[in-house]
This record gives sequence, structure tokens and C-alpha cells, in this order.
Amino acid sequence: MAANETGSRTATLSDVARLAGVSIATASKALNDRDDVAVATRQRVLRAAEELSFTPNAMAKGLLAGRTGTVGLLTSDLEGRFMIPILMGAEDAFGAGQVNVFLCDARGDAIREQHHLKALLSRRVDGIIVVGRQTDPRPSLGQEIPVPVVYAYAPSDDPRDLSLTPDNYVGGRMAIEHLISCGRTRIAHITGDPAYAAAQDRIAGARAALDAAGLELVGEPMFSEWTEHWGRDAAAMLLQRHPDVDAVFCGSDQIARGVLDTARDLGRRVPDDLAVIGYDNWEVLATNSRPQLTSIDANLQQLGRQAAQRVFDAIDGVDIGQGTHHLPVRLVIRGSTIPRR
Amino acid sequence: MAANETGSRTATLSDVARLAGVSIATASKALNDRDDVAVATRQRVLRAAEELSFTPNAMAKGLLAGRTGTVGLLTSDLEGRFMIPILMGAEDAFGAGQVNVFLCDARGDAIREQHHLKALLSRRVDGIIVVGRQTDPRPSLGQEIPVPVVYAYAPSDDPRDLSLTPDNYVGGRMAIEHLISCGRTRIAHITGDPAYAAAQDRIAGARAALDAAGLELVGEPMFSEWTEHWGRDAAAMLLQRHPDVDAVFCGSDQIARGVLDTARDLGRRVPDDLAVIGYDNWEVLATNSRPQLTSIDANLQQLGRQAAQRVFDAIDGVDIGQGTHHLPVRLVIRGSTIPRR
DNA sequence: CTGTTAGCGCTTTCAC
DNA sequence: GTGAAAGCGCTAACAG
Repeated sequence: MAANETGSRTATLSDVARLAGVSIATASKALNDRDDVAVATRQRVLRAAEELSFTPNAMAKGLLAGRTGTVGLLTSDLEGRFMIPILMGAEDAFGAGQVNVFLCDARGDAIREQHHLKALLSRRVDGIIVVGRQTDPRPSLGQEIPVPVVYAYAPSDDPRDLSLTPDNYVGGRMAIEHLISCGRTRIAHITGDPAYAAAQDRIAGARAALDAAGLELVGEPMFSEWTEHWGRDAAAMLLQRHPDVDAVFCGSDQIARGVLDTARDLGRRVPDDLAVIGYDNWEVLATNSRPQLTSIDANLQQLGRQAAQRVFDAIDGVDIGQGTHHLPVRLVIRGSTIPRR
Repeated sequence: MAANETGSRTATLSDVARLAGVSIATASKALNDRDDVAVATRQRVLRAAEELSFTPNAMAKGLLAGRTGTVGLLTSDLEGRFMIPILMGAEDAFGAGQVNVFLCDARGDAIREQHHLKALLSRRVDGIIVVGRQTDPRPSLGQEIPVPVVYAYAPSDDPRDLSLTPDNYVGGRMAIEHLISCGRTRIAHITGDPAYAAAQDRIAGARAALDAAGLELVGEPMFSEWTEHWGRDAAAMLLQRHPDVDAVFCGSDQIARGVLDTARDLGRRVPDDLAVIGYDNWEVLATNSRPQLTSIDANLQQLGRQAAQRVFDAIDGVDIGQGTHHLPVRLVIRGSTIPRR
């Protein structure tokens, strides 16, 4: 019997009742631990259910209850590195209870997203989390959705929605403050695509921290792609133009890896001659570099968990508020900024 | 109205019927494109549905139809790199139609898996895809599941189940054949944890290819972790012990990155002096190295798609067979084995 | 304590 | 063409 086709229809509550010799209602009560059932009867019902390997039909239940114990996760870019931890966090928060997650990947396509949204609504999900692929604001799903919606990572462009997004401004500030506290004063910035809100927010934070210390960025921020290649090329240019830099704040761990490569090629010792800090704390990159990479971690899993929690709260009727909330990030210090003893 | 609590209950079919001035039955027929409805009536019903933004209740439908248009995706390691493409492939295959995916991550915990399985069954999913985190066989869910089950990546340990897994043997063979076709004859192998079936299968394939060419591996396969660190250390040992190697087959792209690093440090030119081939074709690693990394791609997205297709077929009553099927992998050639002109 | 009854929202005969 | 009625599997009053 490949891939299991048991001919027999799955057992229903009435099958259980019949086998136990009681009414459906009594069977229901027994199975749901209601206290107005004789112990002996409950035993009999439980045994019957066991024997038939009875599994209650969640849909029938949902039909009555009005809630399905189901939430929709509407992502736009499953492949993206940032989606996964958020998704895990959400799954975690839900997984504990009776909730299951519908995963829908719109592949960044608005039409598909609308289609998925419709499907979720028709499945009567109790709530929806929308996970974007960047921290740039995305179009709101609108205010007409009959269930609570929370936006994670990419905030909604409608301030009436509730959005949770990592605090890139503070991230940029923390990175610089760390470098300064390591005694660096000639700090440059290499980052990715200037069109990303993330890039700009981090720069703003970085500049604020420099300002506060009476410092300035060495040269202008260098923009291009979020890749190792760019990190290498940019570092080469930087070190030639400004040989006196003593630290580089990188917009991503990938860029930082490239910077480390070039520093090595040019005989600059990290962190002694040059401190390097990355962003995202992509473990597999950050812990396998030489030296290991100090980085800013956006706590995405926690962000996902919080989004889920908010959806829960809203389902329970709690007012979860609105607007875009910037969640704390954290600094993870490794050998690329602090010499190991 | 944050997070959208529209006070009014979502519209039901009977609301639509009332507004259109017809019976529920007629409204149902009109909305489902049944042909025994007058054109004018249908128009009226459709307009009413539109006006109330009526969304049919999939659960009520499912109760009647006996199928839910829903499949369960039971993964054991969401974080893993291999899960995602499979998951995407499956979502793709399903997404086209009316099917939605329930995502459950068991975090590699059998208890949690059982719990999730129960939840899926009670939600009356039409089928289940089980995605493992390695290519080592995993415990079967058993033959008692009332819906079709397909195992992806990690095969089931029960041959009565249907499993789809990448062909690591052929992958190993292809890697070596490619190196040989590049004129290499002194080939070594650096790989990860010997306890992984993947590691052993690839070695077996590699040895077969070497045999066929009358060659032998240089030294024994070097086992440890699947990390860049190990790749660097192993390469250093290898090049010292066997300075005459002209190619290294690596068990993962991460290891290969490490090997490239060391080769560079020791002044070995890649690919001229030393050809390097990785495994997994992890794009972000493979395309950002110097030179770019030739690698074996397991076509995971396609594997996911196929798994979904099989589940579909089984739902439609097609016999999908049983046993473990090894799906083709492919060689992606880049600069680490072939000099760029 | 237990069983009867009435639905949840929808589709589907089967009369009219 | 259209509508009344019978459920899908289950829970929640309410009687007994």
C-alpha cells in the first residue's frame, strides 16, 4: 500500500459513539474532558476512540467555533535570508499552542499575493503575518481585512497598520560606537544598494554616533551591491585612497568578508591595523572568516515571535496598536574588531 | 481601527442570497458556475456577492467535499539550507492550483513531529510531504496515515514509503569525471562528517569514477566538519603531505571555500595548479569566491516540485509507487576548474 | 449523568 | 429555473 491509501474512511465521532454505545453528544463530552460524564463512560469512549484512531475533524470544529486555530504567513521572498528566522520565530510562537501556519510565498508578485490573501481568507485564518524581503515599506494589504494583520521586517506603508521592523538606525549607531570604543577614529563605510532604506538608516545612525564623538566618516559611504565582490573592490579603492583608515563599517557580512579578503591581500592585519564590522550576523559567514566577524544581529527570530504574539493578542481582542515599531538589534563581538588574547 | 476589527461578521452565502433575493441554493449554483441558473439571476447574485465582499468558507466546503485543498509540509530543520529550496519547489507546484501549504517545523524533535502530524491530520490535509535535513534515512511516519505521504531529501527507512532524494553517488561520480576531463589525475577528497550518508555516497561515486579511469584517490578522504575552517586546515595538511595533487573534490562549497583560501595563501594558482570543485552549489558562496566555484547542484527545488506532484497524483488516486528514488544532480562549471579566457 | 435537538456555512438531490 | 430539505462532523444548550 504505497503512500497509504487505507480504503476505510477515517473514523468520525459517531463511529466512536456507536462503538462505545453512547450518543454522539456524550462521546463529544467525554473526548473534550467535560466534567459531566461518568468515569466509566469516559473510559469506554476513550478506548473506542483509540481503537478507531479517531482524529477530530478540525474543520467541523472550526465551523462551530468561528475560529480555526490557523494563521497565514504571507511572505514575498522565501529564498531571502531574512525570511527564514522570522518564519521560524513565528512558527515557534504558534507551535507551542494549537495553532498551525499556512505558508504562502508570493514571490514578490502583487497578483499572486492577492490570490494567496484570498485563499487565506477563505480558509478563515484567524490572523495574518506579512513578511517582506527588505526593510523598505511595502504596500498595505488594506484596512478591509476581516482578521488582524501584522507586518514583519518590511513595514506597511499605511501608518494605521502595525509593523515590526529591525532598528537599522540604532544598528548603525551601535556599530560605530563599538568601533569608537575600540579606539578607532578613522572610520569608513562600505555598503550595498543606496536605494535600500536599510542602507540609508544605518548610515544615519552611523553619522549620529560619529557626530556625537566629534568625528566624521572617512570619505563618503561607498555604495554598490551587497556582495563579497564589491566588498573586495571597495576595500581596495578605500585603502588606496585613504591609507590611514583604521576601521570599516560594512553594510553586510558579505561585504565585510570581501573587505577582510582585500585587507589580507594587502597585508593589513585585522583587527590590529584595521577593524572590520559587518551587519546581519549571518553565522555561517561571520564565524568562518579569518578572523571571525563582529556583526550586528537584528534578532529576527525574536521579531518573528513578537509578530506572532501580536497576532495572538489581536485575536484575543487585545488592542495591539499601530504604526511602525523598530525592534532592538544587538552587537555580536568577534575577532575582527577585538584582538583575541 | 488598528489591525482591522471590522465589527460586522463576514458575509455568508445566505447573506448574499438574501441581498440578491434568491434562495441559498440558487446563490450557491450561481457562484459556482452551475449552468441551471438564469443569466439575470446569476448577475444579481454575483453583484450581491461583490457588494458584501463575500468569501466562501473553505471549511464548510471541505466538510462536504471531503477534501480540503490543503497539504502538510513537515520539516525537521527549517534553518537548514536544504529545506528552503525544496519547500519553495513544493510551494510552487501547489501554488499554481487551489492548494495551500501547512508548514510545520518539528525542530528535529520526534515528539513535536508527532504532535504536528496529529494537527495536520485533524486539519484533514489531503497529503503530506516530509522534508528531512540530511540524506540519511529517517524513521517512517508509518503506514497508518490516512493520506498520501512523500518523503523528500531524507528518505524514509521503510521501503514501502515513497522517498525522493538527490543522487549523491552520481554527484560524486560527476565531480570526479569532470576533474578527469580537465586533465587532472592526482585528485584528493576533503569532506565533512563521515557519519553522513551523503559523505559516503559521494565517496563511493567518486571512487567508481576514478576506478573507471584507472586512477586512485590521493591519500584517504579527509573527514571532519562541513566548515570553511576545516577546508582551510585540511588543504594545508594535504598540500604539505601531497604537494603533487592537482585537484581537490570537496564535500561542500564551504569546505571548498576554505581550500581556495589556503591555496591562495600557499601560492597555488586555481585552477591552473590546482582545480577545486565544491558540492551543493550554494550560489552565494560559489559565485563570490575567487575564482568562482565549480560545484554539484542537487536540483532541490525540482525535487520539491516532484514531491508535490507525487502527492497530487496520489490524491487523484494514481499509484505513485514506493521505494527510494534518487533524483539527478547537475554539474555547474565555474572558474575553479576551468581557466577563464 | 445522558441523549435529543438545533445549528455552523455550504453543496446537492429532488420536487415544484 | 428555482427552492426546500438533507446532511458533512461536530458542539452547545436543553431536557430527561
